Amino acid sequence: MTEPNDPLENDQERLVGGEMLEASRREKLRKIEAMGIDPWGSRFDGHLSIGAIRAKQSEIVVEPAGDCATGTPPEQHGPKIRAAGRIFLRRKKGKLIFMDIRDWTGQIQLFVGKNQVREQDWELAQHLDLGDIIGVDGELRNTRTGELTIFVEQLHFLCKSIETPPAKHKGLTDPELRQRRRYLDLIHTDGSLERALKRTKIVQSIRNTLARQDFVEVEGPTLHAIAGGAAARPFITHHNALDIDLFLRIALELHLKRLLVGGIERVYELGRVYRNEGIDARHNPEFTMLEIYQAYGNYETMMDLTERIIVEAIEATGQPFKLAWGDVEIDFTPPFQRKTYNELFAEHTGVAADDEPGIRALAEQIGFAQRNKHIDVVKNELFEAKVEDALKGPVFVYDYPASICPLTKRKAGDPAIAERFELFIEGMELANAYTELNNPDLQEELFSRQLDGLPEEESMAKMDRDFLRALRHGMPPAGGLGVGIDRLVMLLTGATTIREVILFPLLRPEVE
RNA sequence: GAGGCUGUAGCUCAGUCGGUAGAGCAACGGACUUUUAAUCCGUAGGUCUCGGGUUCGAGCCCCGACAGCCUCACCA
Repeated sequence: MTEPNDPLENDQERLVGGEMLEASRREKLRKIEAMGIDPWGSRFDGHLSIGAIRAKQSEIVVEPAGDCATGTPPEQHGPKIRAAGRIFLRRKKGKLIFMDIRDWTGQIQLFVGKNQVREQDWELAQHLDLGDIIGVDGELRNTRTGELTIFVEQLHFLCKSIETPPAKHKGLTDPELRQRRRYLDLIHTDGSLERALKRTKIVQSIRNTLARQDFVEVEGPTLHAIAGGAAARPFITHHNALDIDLFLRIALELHLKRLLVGGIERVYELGRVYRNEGIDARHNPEFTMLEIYQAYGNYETMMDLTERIIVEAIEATGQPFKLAWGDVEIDFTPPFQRKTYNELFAEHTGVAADDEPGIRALAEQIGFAQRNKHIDVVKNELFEAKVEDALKGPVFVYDYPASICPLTKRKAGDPAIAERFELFIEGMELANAYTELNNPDLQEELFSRQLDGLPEEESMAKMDRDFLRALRHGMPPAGGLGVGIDRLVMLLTGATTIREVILFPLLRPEVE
């Protein structure tokens, strides 16, 4: 004889671990079906978000009477409401069941009493598991202990969960599992869902900021015949019908500039780029880049815009300007500091920016191989080693040595200086901007120079002849800006790794 | 690419000197009509990541592989 209540005994073969947990849930699914209820639910209209329901607490009316003698609590009348959510906690207490359900606005307690609901609902309640999604109709009141609670009058089954959820309070802690099973992470890790939603708010705010300044959003191609616009190794793919190899884009730049030529005077794209490089706390092979071009602007125009984008994003997410990040505090109160490259170089190395012997001596002392390197290259290596990490910021570093910025317009009256800035925060490069080079002959010369002697995949910029043709038709003088959106979101959400702000970061495939 | 750390039940974690596998949550059975990490009694659940080796004996020691994390390197 089999024990009908024990799913274990129904199968000949022995169930192990998770199989047993799943069998128990499938058994309940079967029982729900047997009650004539669809275990996968259907349209459910008219419910309020749990956040909105919690806001109705003030509508609960408490009768003044009560009975002090018998300890009977004062009678309450609350609004009748309908809610829906996933069962997150469940406490059975005899003929009572307390449950906490969650939606994306919050969590609230349910009270289900055997004598307070229909017989069928009580039976249904016996077949509920953690993780199931239900809807309820009921009255919003407080329990004796003051917990805001929906006293359920009618239950609606909306979706069965076949898998066991993680431990109810610790949730998922293994970073690998949190990334692979982001859906569980969003449900069970405090702050995970909030961070994901905050990211969309930040992105929305950026679009609003740009729209207010008459910028137009476009969508450039992600499949490129020539992967240009940045120095990075591309992913290679193949188009079958055309029988050509294509590259996933590594930057947005060259097509946006073509649009500048085409007369879209304020243009931007906020989209994914792909770089076939290493993975670490600040790099994911696909990441989100914002590139903005403004005709008749220059790098100073872009500096103001950068600051505005960030400040408005902070305001849009309802945050103060002083934000915790890891164990430091970053002060985004505008205006951000603005310092020249040379100024910072001298400040952090103790060597004047034009003191060539001093710079070479310092490089020697640190042990940098100099060989025949140009003084600006040596200087920049020192800058990256000594200055960048020390830049807590936010600080705009501007006026770079021209020789290390070949694709940037020179400063009027000082050809040794390139009109470029980078925004640094906590040693991290957050934005990079130029007064764009629009001289087609110079651009072609620089392309060629960079290609010489470099393996193609390492070349800084690939010769894009159509882009040069576009420049020859005339690109208005312009400011151009690139912002790493993932890094910005990291800073504005307190995340110290890029994988916390990318919902599905690249991982090696799960082994079966 | 180099080094370090980690991998034990569905989840979170213990596991001593090398002696044959433990807890909490989740699950199953039972008690309980205002609980809230509910509580109490009972039951079941294991390819100790994988493959070798040493040993009478390996979760533990050695070698290798796989995966993740950290540091460094690389990185418009």
